[in-house]
Amino acid sequence: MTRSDRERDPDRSRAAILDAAEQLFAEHGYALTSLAEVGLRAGVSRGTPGYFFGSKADLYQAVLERSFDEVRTAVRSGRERALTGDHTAEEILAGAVSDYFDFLSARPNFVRLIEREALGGPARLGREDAPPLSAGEEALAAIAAELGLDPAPSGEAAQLLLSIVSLCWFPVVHADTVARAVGVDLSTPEAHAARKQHVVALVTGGLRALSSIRSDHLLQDASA
Amino acid sequence: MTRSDRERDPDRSRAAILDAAEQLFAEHGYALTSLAEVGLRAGVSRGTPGYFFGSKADLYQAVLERSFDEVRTAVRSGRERALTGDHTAEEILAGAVSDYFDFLSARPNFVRLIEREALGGPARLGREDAPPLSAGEEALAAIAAELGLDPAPSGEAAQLLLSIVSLCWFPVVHADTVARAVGVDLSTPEAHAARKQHVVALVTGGLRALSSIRSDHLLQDASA
DNA sequence: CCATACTTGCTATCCAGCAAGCAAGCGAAG
DNA sequence: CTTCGCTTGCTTGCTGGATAGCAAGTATGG
Repeated sequence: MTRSDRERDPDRSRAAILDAAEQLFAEHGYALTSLAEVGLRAGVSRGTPGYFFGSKADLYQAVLERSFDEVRTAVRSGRERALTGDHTAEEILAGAVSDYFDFLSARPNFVRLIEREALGGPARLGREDAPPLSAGEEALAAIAAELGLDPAPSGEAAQLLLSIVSLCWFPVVHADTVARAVGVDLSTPEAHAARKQHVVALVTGGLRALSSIRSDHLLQDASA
Repeated sequence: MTRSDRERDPDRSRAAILDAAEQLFAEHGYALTSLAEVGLRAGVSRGTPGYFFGSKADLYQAVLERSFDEVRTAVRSGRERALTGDHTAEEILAGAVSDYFDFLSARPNFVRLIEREALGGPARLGREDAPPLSAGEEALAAIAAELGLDPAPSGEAAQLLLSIVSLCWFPVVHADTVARAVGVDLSTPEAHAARKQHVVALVTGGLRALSSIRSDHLLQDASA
């Protein structure tokens, strides 16, 4: 072993505290997580989280920022990967939806943190949501360009993107509540895959429907 | 006035406490809501919530149960209304989705309570979710019968129903976080209506896609 | 006058933040 | 090379504020 666990190592401690805090904030929420618990899980003492991060609120902020950074870089690399090779627009959409579904499923901590934030976190986040917001804008521009949809805010592309996010997001949070209540099992990998397949089918089908609706409108406009 | 506000009236007090608690639990969550706050908002003293409901946990439970009851009766009456008159399956589906979208939008407290519950409420709800679960089963049976889909758990009807719930649910929670991040405005009634229209179009379009996929499978099966 | 509807005082618990202390590396003076 | 002293990592004791729940008190109406 390169270093004993007993040695002093601030980087290691910071990372361990961030990991512990992310897990506990995601699991129990801000109010129900004590700094003592964070220290315990991180293998440091009661006071160390406060020592490194100043206050509980600052620690929470640091957790959020680290999550956002991870997500942003992941979204970037995923997008690059999606555009390699030549595929039809529908294939690209299907692949992106599938990837995003897996992406969120693999990051329940992130999803839960944002969820709690949406419900009104510690203090209402009035600050700029720059990191995730920019990721959203990137995704919006990409989907609009790729599918030939209106890229305006609240336009077709934004609506479709929000639908995709809704469909991929919801099962992560509600596997044991709503999904169970409406009779969808999500506990096994197979069930998970089946859900993903349904979502992809719904979105690609919906894209066709949007196109045809737009065609209808064009026809109506032409005939008027 | 039939009764002075100063008179003793346990029913009135109980209802006021439930209203106040529902609002505060939905807004700030269980942990950040104190019984003193509930009493203050309900116009009673600090100790009255405890007097009527025993403990904070019991009060929370009572709030949830009242919400579930309301929702269940609302779902029943909405379903009856949907089946009056003769419409195509697609029209019925579109109407139901539209109604459900409005239904959830009009009940943010309910949505937020369930959301917090899904994130792991006060104590993990290991108890039976009988009320909402039965409402989900009713909806599942109805949608399967009406659209001629497979009513089995995790079958087509269940998947579609979960998608509908996802799409209608998400904007209520994430109007200021994710929706804003992907460029969808939901702040005005018009924007809200536009979102609803998109959801309805997506679901009805998705239904057609599901049908055609099933046809494909049938054709494949037949040709095999 | 008594049961019931409330209120108020009290206490035990929890926890965030601070402040003081201990210990481990580390560079420089001797 | 070694020891002295400073910086930094980390721990522990303490305090003040919040709050749930209980117990004792007060008031109101039948």
